[in-house]
Amino acid sequence: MSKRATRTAISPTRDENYPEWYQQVVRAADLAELSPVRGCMVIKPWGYALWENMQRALDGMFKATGHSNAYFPLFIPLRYLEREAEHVEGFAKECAVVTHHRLEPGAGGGRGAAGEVRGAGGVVPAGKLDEPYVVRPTSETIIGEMYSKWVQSYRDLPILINQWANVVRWELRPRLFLRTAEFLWQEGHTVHATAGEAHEETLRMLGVYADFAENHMAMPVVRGEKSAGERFPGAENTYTIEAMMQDRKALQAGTSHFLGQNFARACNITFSDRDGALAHAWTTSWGVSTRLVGGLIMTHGDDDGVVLPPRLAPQQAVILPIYKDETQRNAVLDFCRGLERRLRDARYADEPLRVAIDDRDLRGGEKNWYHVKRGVPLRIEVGPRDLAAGTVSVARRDQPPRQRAAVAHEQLVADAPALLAAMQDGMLQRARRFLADHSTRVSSLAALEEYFRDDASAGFATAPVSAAAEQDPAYRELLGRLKLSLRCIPDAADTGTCIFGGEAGAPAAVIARAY
RNA sequence: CGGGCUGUGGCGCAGUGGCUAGCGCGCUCGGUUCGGGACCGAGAGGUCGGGAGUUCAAGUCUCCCCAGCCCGACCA
Repeated sequence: MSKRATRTAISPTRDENYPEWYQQVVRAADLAELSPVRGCMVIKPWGYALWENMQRALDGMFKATGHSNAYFPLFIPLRYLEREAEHVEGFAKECAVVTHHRLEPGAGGGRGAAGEVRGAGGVVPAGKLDEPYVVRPTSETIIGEMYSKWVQSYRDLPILINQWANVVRWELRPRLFLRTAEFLWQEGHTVHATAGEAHEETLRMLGVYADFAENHMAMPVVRGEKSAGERFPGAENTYTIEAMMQDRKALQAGTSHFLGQNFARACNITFSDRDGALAHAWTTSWGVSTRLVGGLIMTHGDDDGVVLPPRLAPQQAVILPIYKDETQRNAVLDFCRGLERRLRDARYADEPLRVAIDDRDLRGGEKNWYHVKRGVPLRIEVGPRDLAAGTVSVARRDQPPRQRAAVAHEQLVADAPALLAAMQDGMLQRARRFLADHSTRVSSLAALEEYFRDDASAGFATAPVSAAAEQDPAYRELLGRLKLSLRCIPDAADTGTCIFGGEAGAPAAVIARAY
């Protein structure tokens, strides 16, 4: 394209066109692509490996907090969903519904009405179901149904179960990882004997999410409670972690819900307490999804592609052999294999280093950029000169792509874990600074409007907003016009005068544009 | 579900009704290069979204259909 010195691997750059940059990064890093099925994506090996690393870490944290995995059906009888009024209303507009269970030869004999070729035999749905099934948009009702059978005594409680699954929410505005009709997630569903215990669980899992986001993804988050208008359909309280992307928009990265007794009533989850009295149980649910992959990209990615935090990178280091002829190749590769072994014996974050040699028959430069775009933390070049000098040439993904340092190879092996740790920490610090630099407090409507007037600087604004404001037409008009939403209330005790209605004691809410 | 736009090799595009439909990237092969997103040469790959029509002649004009994209309401 243009001059070498200014050329970036991703075009356009973040500044030029952020949404397009995002799409190009996902493509360049080979994370995922859209499928022939509208609204659904194919997660490719590199993207899926990232998700697997997230899963592994989260799964360990769930187990460590006493949860077990189980699996519930993909199909939910329609009448289950109807049991909780707010719940069904909340999801009604985005449900895939299964109405038939068989295919039969169609009347057109292989051609549709418009003459289009149909599937192999020209088949049509048949065997209409008496009651349709909904493809789960979430599993509260089907899991609740089972819990109602499992729970009889206070001695059966708590139940602490998590499920790794796919869910479908019929979205027709796909954005890879951020919003697709089908996505992968985990959903925790717990049952407790008391409100206090359930509430404690809700906040505990919010804490797990925040911990994961910050310490594994290096993605700082704002924790808080959702306002009534943003609550999960059927929940008493919804808590969220909100992250700031590099376009300063908020991404809801995880939610944890205190469901009160709403679903226990809807699903008839009752138990005899210590006094022999029959009571409805208290439930929670909490989830994070493959959306986190999108959050990771938009938190750390740069104009050369993805930048992966070492703890989640499918490969933490890649060794790139450099040679001209067969003699050199043998010597260099031999050395690389030894280096690979020694690096794998090193440990970072309680795991062996994930190292690979890339010996594909590609041009060196092309190969190097391939790994830059995919975000591999360390690129280690090994050529004949290195062999002679006892060094390797090390490039860090958190530094400019052409910058590299000659390091004695024994020193690299010794320092690699610390190097990865420093990168992980540096990424978190940088992201924290970004969040802090683009957050502000405002105490008037005028100040709020002023803050969001310049799209290039606005981020998170915190302002007192009363519960009543969400019903206020002026509130709706302003937030609608500025495309803002209430992200969360970080601390209910932090209050002031509502910038909309002027009520005293209104909790401070984070207001931002959001994904 | 309302408004606007677009369908031409894998991707991105060009193509005043007229000869064998081109270009860039990518791909394959050969060579020259080699601490680097190389260069030269040769090659593979398209029933121009589908159907009907107008015409001596349609990628190009008309009609219908289909698909996708963008903008509005919802969303992990």
